[in-house]
Amino acid sequence: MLTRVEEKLLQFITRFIAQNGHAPTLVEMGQALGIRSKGTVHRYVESLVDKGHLRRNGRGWRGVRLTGENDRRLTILPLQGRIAAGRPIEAIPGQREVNFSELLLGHDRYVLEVSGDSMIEAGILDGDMVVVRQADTADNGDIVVALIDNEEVTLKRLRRHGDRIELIPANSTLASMIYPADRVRIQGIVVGQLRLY
Amino acid sequence: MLTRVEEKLLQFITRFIAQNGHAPTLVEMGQALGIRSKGTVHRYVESLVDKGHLRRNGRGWRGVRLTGENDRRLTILPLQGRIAAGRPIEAIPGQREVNFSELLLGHDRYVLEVSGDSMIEAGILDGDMVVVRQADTADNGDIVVALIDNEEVTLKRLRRHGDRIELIPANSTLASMIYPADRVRIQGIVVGQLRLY
DNA sequence: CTGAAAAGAGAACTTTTAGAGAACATACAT
DNA sequence: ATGTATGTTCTCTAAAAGTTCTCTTTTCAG
Repeated sequence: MLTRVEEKLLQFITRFIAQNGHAPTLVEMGQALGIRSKGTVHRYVESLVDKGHLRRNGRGWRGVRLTGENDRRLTILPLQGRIAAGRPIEAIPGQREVNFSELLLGHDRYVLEVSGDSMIEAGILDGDMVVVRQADTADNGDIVVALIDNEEVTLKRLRRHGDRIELIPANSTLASMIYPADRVRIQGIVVGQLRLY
Repeated sequence: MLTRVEEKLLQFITRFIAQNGHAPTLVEMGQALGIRSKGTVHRYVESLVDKGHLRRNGRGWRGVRLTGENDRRLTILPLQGRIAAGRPIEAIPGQREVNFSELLLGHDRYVLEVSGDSMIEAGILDGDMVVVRQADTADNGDIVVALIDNEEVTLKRLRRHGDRIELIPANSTLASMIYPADRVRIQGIVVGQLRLY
């Protein structure tokens, strides 16, 4: 169980190592946390080592490593930075976090595995999973799970034209389908997409 | 059997942990319930522990956890079925589940936001997030975070040619880059990709 | 109505977390 | 080898959080 400052420090060290290939010094950690005392920072590092989140790498400078047995926060991942071709990882100010539980784990969410290439140009590939929020209405532009004629279910982008509904694939080799509104029932809105390698 | 206030408190704690990743303090609980006395709140927490709905996690601050069933639900999403254009949702036999904590939330995982289109044909778009597992080696075909000349960081697919390393973008308008192995350091392997709408 | 259970206030106390900084030890560059 | 940056070990202080009490009020079944 980490305290707030320990958590912040561990995140900082993780990001620092990802960016620079080696650990920060105590003073650098202190600057990142707004602590002026090396001794205090040292106590936090010791605590993280004790708790198994860090490992000593000899006793030289910058001598800590990230290590194995770790029970990181259950549902929150640190958003460490932005990566672009040809640039160093850009730290994101304000320590943003990705909270899976809030975004994906509501009671009305479920996951579907996508089969087929009809949404490939929206970056949804065959085999990906989409997180769907149960809903019976949607806005223009939403990617929806739609039931057509109580028979077929499909994943498409939605556009309304008066009393007609256009279901637009994201694949230039496929054509849109247009139906009267009463033949289409919205079953859910895609709120996330997930792929595992 | 829980009293009314105990019920409200348990709901609050569950929601709080889902949102914040850690338990609230007594004062925070009190604010949520409209109770000004820490002592009173403490009595309810004790009662919930006694009745088995909460568990103590050491004796530090924010040191309570949910017990078994409540806890596990937070990181597991039901995988409902497979969706394909023109077919009903196909139920998947055996009620598969997607366990986020296992796949994405290891200690050595972190998230980067992707900027740029260099991996667009692999379904990784500008603004997506990738989950990276810290690693210093990778296999052919892995998508890696690579540090070049200790300066540039880039996200590319890896291929080794003897002592040379080819970094292949997934964008037909961009060319591969080939470097001697000693100029490239692998920083991590992409193990997942995530997009939020 | 009456008594027990539930609910709340708050005082007094202990423990944990947090930060500062001094003093000293060790590692690194030159 | 030597100076400086860095790491280690302390002590002191304080704020925040948890714990243990006692007291009062409210609710509700019998």
